[in-house]
Amino acid sequence: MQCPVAKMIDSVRPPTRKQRELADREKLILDTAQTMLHQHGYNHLTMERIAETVEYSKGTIYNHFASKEDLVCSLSCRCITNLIEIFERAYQFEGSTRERYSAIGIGFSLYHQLHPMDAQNIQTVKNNAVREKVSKEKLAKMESLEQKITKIAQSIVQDAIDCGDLDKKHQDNVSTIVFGCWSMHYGALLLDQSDIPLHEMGFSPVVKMLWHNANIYLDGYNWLPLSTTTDSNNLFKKISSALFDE
Amino acid sequence: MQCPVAKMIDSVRPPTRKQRELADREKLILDTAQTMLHQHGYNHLTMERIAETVEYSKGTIYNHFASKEDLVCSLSCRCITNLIEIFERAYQFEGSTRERYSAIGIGFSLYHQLHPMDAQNIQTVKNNAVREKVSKEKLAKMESLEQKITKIAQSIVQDAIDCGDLDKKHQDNVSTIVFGCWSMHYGALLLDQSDIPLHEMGFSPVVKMLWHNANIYLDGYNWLPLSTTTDSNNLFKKISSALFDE
DNA sequence: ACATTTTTTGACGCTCCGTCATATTATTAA
DNA sequence: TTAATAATATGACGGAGCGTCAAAAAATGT
Repeated sequence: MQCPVAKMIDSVRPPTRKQRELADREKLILDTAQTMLHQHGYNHLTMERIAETVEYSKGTIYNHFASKEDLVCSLSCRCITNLIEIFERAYQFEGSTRERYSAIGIGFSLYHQLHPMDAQNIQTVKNNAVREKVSKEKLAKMESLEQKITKIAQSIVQDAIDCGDLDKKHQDNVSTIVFGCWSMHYGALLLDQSDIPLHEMGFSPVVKMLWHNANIYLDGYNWLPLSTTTDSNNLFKKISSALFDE
Repeated sequence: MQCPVAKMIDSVRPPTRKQRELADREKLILDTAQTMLHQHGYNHLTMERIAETVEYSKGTIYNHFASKEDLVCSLSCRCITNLIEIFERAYQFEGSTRERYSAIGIGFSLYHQLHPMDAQNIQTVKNNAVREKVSKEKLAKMESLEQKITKIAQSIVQDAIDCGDLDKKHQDNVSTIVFGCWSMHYGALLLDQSDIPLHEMGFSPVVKMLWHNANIYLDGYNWLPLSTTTDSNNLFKKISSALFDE
């Protein structure tokens, strides 16, 4: 259930040569697994094939990861880490609190648009049958990343209340507001990437609907400035290029 | 990929004795699988164990279902059928369009609260790695159920526009509104049932947050009567007992 | 009663996971 | 430098479970 290498890597401060080697190999394994996952899908990803490709034995892979699911969960953690970076950029977006909060939604939405495989990954790990086989330690790690990402969103909402963009009466609803956007975006993402033929069912592109709905939702909270007094299309472009300029 | 029994059952009008027997057995298998799933989880559910429990051989099970995933997808279809029933009751709720639409959200939310295992099931089947192994026919069936359930929601939104509860300018957004609620509820449900310790992260109970957020969202669309002019707590109780009175 | 078709069965082949005794490499001690 | 010891890597192996298919059993027709 626990793997030997894990505690070697993230131990004390100055990483020894050994530690660097291990960390490098772990990265190699993850990169390889990710590529294989993208190319051939989850069902075709096997520990044997990973081992063969990285040219280490299966046992060595198992020194790094407690199970196949544990490995996939690590990939998921890397995705969340990427998202955190984007969220931090959104946090620092120069603009109103509402714009900064919108930036988070846009960042989330576009990230998954750009990396649909990562979205699948995250969804896979959300499944309890998969989670059961992930090591306690890795689950804890993922949880702490999720906490971190949640905090970023929450602090923008708090900023909005503090500066008056959002009415003080919502002080008790900070986490509810975060949850609302989170669930809306998360649900949309999952519906989008699970083969349901949304378009044939008469739905618009998901990114577009999400942007519209998120605006309506925040308008419902009367978070100023309202989308009705804003050039939303333009704002979307501005934010997305600020977040993904490279 | 296709299973022999499928086309025997849902063929022409008067079901022969044979057909009834097959249908009964299929129900037995599904009921058994569902119970086993509830009791011991997805990982412990095997075709062998199902076969043993229903006292038929594995081959016979495979005459009904193309794969384990196909069987689980059938379970998921039953859940959606249950949901459709609830949605239909919501559709017929005596009240304003907004109340009827709210009833759909509450129905969804409470159904999953009452049957958390069904929620897991549905999520399992949403996963692409699982979907890959479901027969084309069953996927089509599920899709048509999803279409049907979507239609119910859409027609209430349309009613609202027709009677003026919702501004005509949203005529083009009917499916976006449905998608908004759908994604919000679906996302909340998944976040809730995937072991994320929401409560420890400072979140309220999911049903409560959903009800609040759905109201805010619909207020954002200015769907009358607004939640600010309504006794929401009372409405919630009224709707939930109308939907789940038995 | 026998022939033919349909259905059921479970042994079998196969894939893949995770383990662990053994082999290999690295480190330390003398 | 070499021997002893510790750390690490290996891949053969056991086991679980999926899906198949030839043969057996049951149902149906003649």
